[in-house]
Amino acid sequence: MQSRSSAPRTGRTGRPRSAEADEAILAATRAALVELGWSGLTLGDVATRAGVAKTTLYRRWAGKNELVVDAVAVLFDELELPDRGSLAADVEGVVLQFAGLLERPETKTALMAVVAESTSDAVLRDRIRSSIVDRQKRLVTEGRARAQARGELPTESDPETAARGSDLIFDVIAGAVVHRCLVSSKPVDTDWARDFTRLLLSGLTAISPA
Amino acid sequence: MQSRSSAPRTGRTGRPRSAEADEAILAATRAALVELGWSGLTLGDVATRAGVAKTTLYRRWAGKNELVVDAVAVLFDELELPDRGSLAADVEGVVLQFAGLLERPETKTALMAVVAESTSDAVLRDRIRSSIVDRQKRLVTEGRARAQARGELPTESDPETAARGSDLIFDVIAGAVVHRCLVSSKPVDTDWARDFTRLLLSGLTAISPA
Amino acid sequence: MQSRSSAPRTGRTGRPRSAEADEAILAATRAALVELGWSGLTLGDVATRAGVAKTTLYRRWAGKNELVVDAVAVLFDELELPDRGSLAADVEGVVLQFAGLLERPETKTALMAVVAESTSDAVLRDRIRSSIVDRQKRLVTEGRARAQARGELPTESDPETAARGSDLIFDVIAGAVVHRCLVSSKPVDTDWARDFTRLLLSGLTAISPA
Amino acid sequence: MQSRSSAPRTGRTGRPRSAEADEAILAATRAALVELGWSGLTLGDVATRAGVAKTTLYRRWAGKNELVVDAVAVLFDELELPDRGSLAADVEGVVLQFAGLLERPETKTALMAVVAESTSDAVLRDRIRSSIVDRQKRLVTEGRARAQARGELPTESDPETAARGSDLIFDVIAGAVVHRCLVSSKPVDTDWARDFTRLLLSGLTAISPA
DNA sequence: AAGTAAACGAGACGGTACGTCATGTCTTACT
DNA sequence: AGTAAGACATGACGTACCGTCTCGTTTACTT
Repeated sequence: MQSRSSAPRTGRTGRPRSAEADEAILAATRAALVELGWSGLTLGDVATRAGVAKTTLYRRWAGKNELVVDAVAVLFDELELPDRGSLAADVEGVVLQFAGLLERPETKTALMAVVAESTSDAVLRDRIRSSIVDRQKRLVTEGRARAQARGELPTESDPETAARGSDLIFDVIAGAVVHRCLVSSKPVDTDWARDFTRLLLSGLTAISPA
Repeated sequence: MQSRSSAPRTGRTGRPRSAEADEAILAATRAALVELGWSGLTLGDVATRAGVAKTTLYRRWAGKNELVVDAVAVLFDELELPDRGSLAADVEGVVLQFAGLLERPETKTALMAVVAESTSDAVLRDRIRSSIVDRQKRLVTEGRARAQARGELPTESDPETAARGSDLIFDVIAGAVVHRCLVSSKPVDTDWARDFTRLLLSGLTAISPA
Repeated sequence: MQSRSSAPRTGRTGRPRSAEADEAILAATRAALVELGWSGLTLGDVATRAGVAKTTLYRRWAGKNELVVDAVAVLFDELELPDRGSLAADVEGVVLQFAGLLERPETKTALMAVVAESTSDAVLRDRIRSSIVDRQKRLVTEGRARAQARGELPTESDPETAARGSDLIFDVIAGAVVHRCLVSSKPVDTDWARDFTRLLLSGLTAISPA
Repeated sequence: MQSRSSAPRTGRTGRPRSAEADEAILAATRAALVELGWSGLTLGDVATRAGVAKTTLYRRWAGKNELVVDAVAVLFDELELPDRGSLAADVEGVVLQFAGLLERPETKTALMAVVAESTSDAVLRDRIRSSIVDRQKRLVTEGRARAQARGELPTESDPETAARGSDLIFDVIAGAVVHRCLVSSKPVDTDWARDFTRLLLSGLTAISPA
C-alpha cells in the first residue's frame, strides 16, 4: 500500500525519479519539524537539508500539507499492540504508546496542523485518513478480537454494528489521549492511563468507588 | 472577564482606543476564517475587512494566533447545560451542542490550528487554556454535581480526586467529539451521541449487549 | 522634466517614498551593469547592492527594462556641444563624445539590449525615445543652427523640412557611431571621426580625392 | 559556407547526426523569435517546436546566442545588389532591401539582442562578425566597384585606404538604417531612402538647396 | 479655549518564503 | 554513438504577507 505523491510514473521513458531523494526529503521534513515546528518549516529549507532542489520536491508533493502527512505517517506505523494478558493492560499499553508518539515534537506539531488544514481541504482530509487514521484502527480491532477470545468482551455478530463500535472506541481512545496531550497539555502517565482505562472499561458510574 | 491583548491602558492621556474597532476586528476575523480558512487568513485582509489600519490591529494583538484565539473564544461561551433530567440526557445534550459548535467553519478551522501552534508556544498555550478550555470545564463540574444530587453518581469527598476525575471526563468527552468531527470527519448525530453516552456511562464491557 | 517610474504619487497620505532609495537603486543598477552586463544583471542583486528590498524596487519600476532605461538615461545628458568654431570641428567633437559614452560598459551593454527588447514592447519603445533618444536631438538642432549662423549651411525656411533633415542627420551620425562601436567593434578614434565628418559634409563623391 | 556549431563530425562511428534536425531547429528558432521575441524565447520551447530533444540542441550549439546568430544569419544572405544603372539607384535599392529585412520581427528582435550580448562576449562578437556583418560588406565593395566602372566614383589605388573607405560607408549605411528602424522607430520608405542617398552622395552642405 | 498625547488611516519599508520557470547536465532505454 | 524523454541542481523570477516605520490627521482628556 503506497501513499506516494501525485503520479508515481506516467510513461516509461526518461530519467527515473531518484528513490533516495524521496526518503531524504521525508527525513529532512521530520528533522525540520523538530527544529522549527510546523509554521517555521519551509519547503526551501527542507530541500536544502535533503540536498535536493526545490523543484524535485514540488515534482513529488503538491505542498507543505501533503509532504508533512507523508513524513509523519510512517511514524504511526510503529505503534504495536503486544498481548499483555488482559484488556485493561492492552488498553493501558496502547494509550501509553500513543502518548509517547504524541510527545515527539515532529508529531505533536504536525498532526494538529494538518488536521486544521484538512478542515478546508477535502483531498487532504482523505489523504490523512488513508495514510494515518484508518491504518491505526487495526489496533482497536485486534485488541477487541483478543478480548473477545479471552471472554472479556461479548462477540458481536453484526459486522456493521461491530464496525460502528470499533470506530467509537477508536475516537474515544485517540481523542482522549490527543486532547489530554495537546489541548489540556498535561502528561499522559501511568496514573492517567489507569484512570482512563478504568473509565473506558467500566464507565462513569463505576469510577469513583474504586 | 476580558481577554484583551497586551495592555488595555497604560497612561490616561491621549486619544482612547476605539471600542468599535475591537469588535469589528474580531468579527472580521471570524468572517475571514469562514471564507479563507486558517492558512488563508492574513492580518492585512482582516484589517481591510474591519475598515481599520494594520497598525491598529498590531497595537492590540501580537499576531494571528492571539487574534484568532480571542475571535473564537467567545463562541465557546455559548455552550450551556440545560437540565434534561438525567445524566445520560445531559451528556447527550452537551455532546450535540459541542458538535454543533465544531461544525461551524470558523471554529473547526481555527481550533486545531491554534492548538497546533501552541505546541511550540507556551504563552499561546496558556492563552488558549484560560480563554477557551478551562472555561468549559464548568459544564463538566456542573453536570457532575447535578448527577450527584440526583444520586446517579457517588459523591467524591477528596477535592483533588474530584478535580482529577473532572479533568479526565472533560478530556474524554471533548476529545472524542473533536476526534470524531475533525479527524475521522464523520457526523456527530443523535445515534453517535447515544452510543458514546452509553459507553461513557457504562463502559466497554456493557456496550454490546445493549 | 522627470522620467519617474509608474506613478510618482497617487494620494498624499501614507509614508512617503524614500528619495534616497531612488538614486541608490539607479547607481546600483549602473554598477551592476558594469560588472555583470545586461544578461547577468538581476533585480535581486540590484536591490541588495542598493541596500533596499526587492519590493521597493518593484514598487517603482515595472521590470529590468524600465529600470535600466532610467539608470542610463542620465548618462546621455552629459553630452554637450561646445562651440569649436566650425561645423566640421563640432561634428568631430560630438562624434568623439558620443563614442566615449558608448565605450563605457554600462551604456554599451544596456543600450542595445533595451532597444532589442523595445522591438516587441511599445511602451518601452516610447520610454526609450522620450528618456534618451529625443533628448539628444538638441545636439543636432543646436549644431545646425550654429552652422547656419556661421553661413556654413543654408537656412531652411519650412519647419517640417527642417525637422526631417535634423532627424536624418541624427540617424546618420548616431547610427554610424553605434554601428562602428558595437557592431563592427572597431574604435572611433580621431582618424575615423575625421573621415566620417568629411563624408558627412561633402558626400561620397568627394571623399577619395582628399 | 558553414555556420555549423562546435564540430561537424569528429569521429566516424555511431549514429550519424540527423541533417533534418539542424534545419528544423533553426526554423523553429525563427518561428519562436517571431512569436515570443528574444527574451521570451527558450531553448526548451525551440526543442519542442522542432520535435527534438533538448540534448540534441545543446550538442550542436553552446546556447541561445549562438543558436540565434545561426538562425538569422541565413536571412541576411538574401540581400542582393541588382544593377539599377546608377550609384544613387543602387544605394536606394540596398537601403530599402536592408530595411525590409529589418522589418521582419525575427531579425529586428534578434539582431540588437545578440549585439547587446556580444558586448560582453568576445567569441560571440567574432561569430556575429563572421556570420553576418562581414558577409554583407560585399554589397559595398560590389556597388563601389560598379560606380567606379561607371565613372561615378574615383578609383582608389591604395588597397588599405580603399578598405577603410568601404568600412566607413558600410557603417554609415547600415548604421543609419538600423538607427532609423529600431531606435527612432520610423519607417524607411522611398522618401527617406532618397533623402538619405542624397546626403550620402553629396554631403550635408548640399542637401537643403536641392 | 488651548495644549498635549496617544490613537488613527494610509502606505512605504526591509525581509522572507512562495511556487514557477529556464538553464544546462544527467540518466535511462531505444535506435 | 546518437536519440527522445524527462529528472536533476541551480538560481532568478515576480508576488504576497510579515511586522515595523513614518507620515499627517483626529480625538479625547487635561490645564
